Amino acid sequence: MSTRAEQKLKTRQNILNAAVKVMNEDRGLAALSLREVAKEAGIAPTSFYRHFETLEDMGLELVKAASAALHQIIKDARLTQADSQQDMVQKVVHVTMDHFRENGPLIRVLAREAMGSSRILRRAIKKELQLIKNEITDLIAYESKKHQRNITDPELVADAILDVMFYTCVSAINMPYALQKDAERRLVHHIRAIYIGAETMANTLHIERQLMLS
Amino acid sequence: MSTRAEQKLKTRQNILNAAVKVMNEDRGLAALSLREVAKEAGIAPTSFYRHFETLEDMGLELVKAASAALHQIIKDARLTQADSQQDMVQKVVHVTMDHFRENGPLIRVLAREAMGSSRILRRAIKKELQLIKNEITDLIAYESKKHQRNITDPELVADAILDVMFYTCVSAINMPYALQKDAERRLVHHIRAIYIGAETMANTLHIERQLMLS
DNA sequence: TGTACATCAGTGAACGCGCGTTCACTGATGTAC
DNA sequence: TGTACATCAGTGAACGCGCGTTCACTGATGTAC
Repeated sequence: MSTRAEQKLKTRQNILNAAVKVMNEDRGLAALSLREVAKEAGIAPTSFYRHFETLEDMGLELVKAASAALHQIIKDARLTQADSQQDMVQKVVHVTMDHFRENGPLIRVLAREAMGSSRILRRAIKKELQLIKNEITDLIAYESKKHQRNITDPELVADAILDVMFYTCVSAINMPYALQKDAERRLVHHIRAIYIGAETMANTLHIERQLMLS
Repeated sequence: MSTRAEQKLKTRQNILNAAVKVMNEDRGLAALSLREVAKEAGIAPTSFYRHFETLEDMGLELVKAASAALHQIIKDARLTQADSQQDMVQKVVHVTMDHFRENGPLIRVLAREAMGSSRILRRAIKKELQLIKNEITDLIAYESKKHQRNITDPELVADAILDVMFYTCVSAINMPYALQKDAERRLVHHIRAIYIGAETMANTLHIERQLMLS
């Protein structure tokens, strides 16, 4: 790759990093200014246009990057091995929170803009989260089958788990370590509750059907 | 009350309404301008200062109002009567979503600013949500006792339910009716799963303890 | 009730400031021969 | 390798605009007597 193109990519990354940095001082994309991002990235305001058309355009790139980080979490979660299902939940939560800690700033951008000002960004994020949800659904269905356990509706369970996990992790990022551990503990409880609840409901339904048949 | 004071209150309310209106065109408080709110409220920009010191100050008032709306939901939920516990969950969810539909714009402001730009607002919201959580905890503990059922930890359950309910309702507000009904159905499932899960865990714990004692 | 004065919600002009965007430009890098 | 030209990432001046905030003001409402 030529030096010029390399340099351009580098500058582009500087801009993205600068944006994430500024946004993690608790600012939404809508509260950013192009000049501010450019200054943080160490370029002239006008140079921004060599890389992105608008701040929103740049925002879409951030969403892409955050989404990639989330997919990586699922990938790691798939590789997690545990003796029991209880351990499984605990380990997956731990792995997930590690990732959140590592890519926290980026993922927080995703969470913030999921309720943010730009319709385009919100749609893009919704679409990415749907893909994540599908992956979780698959994972749950696979695990259920492996342990030969019933579950009412993997998609609904995935939905609930994603909601709880996402918002717990995001709000936990800024906490001191002790509180993070506490959040983790609560999250394990929530997920286990959702999981066991869905199983219990499936079994009840199963029994009810049997009773109706007999 | 004198006419002048009445008029002032009315103008004040106009400002708050204007702010909520503008913010529900998908704008965070940080993305508002004082002049814009004043224009929407039908007053001169300078008149804003007769009522609030800053936009943030005004934001705190909006949080207060939204919080009051949430407390009203709990109040109504307490009054809900049902034949079975399953009906109970369903009815409470329905009542809650009705309220969210009614006070949607105000509550969305709360949800948005919970992850918004102002540290002061975020703290205020966190504090209000904590109060709500306590009320839900009480409600769950009361209902459990009434039906003579065990539950592991009402506070954790309240936490999970509040998270799931809050974010589902907020994201459901803008949906068409059919999708709202779907969201409602999923929410019922989630809450029931959490609830039953917590009960199952409590019972398992109970049985385990008995086994250890014998 | 009438009069004289106080209060104060709302106003409009004016300010300096940071904003997004345009434009013609520079000069290092890349390419053709 | 050397030369002549093309590309294009980054620049700095300039623009018009909406912003928050100040200030002295207006005139309707309220109050004291």
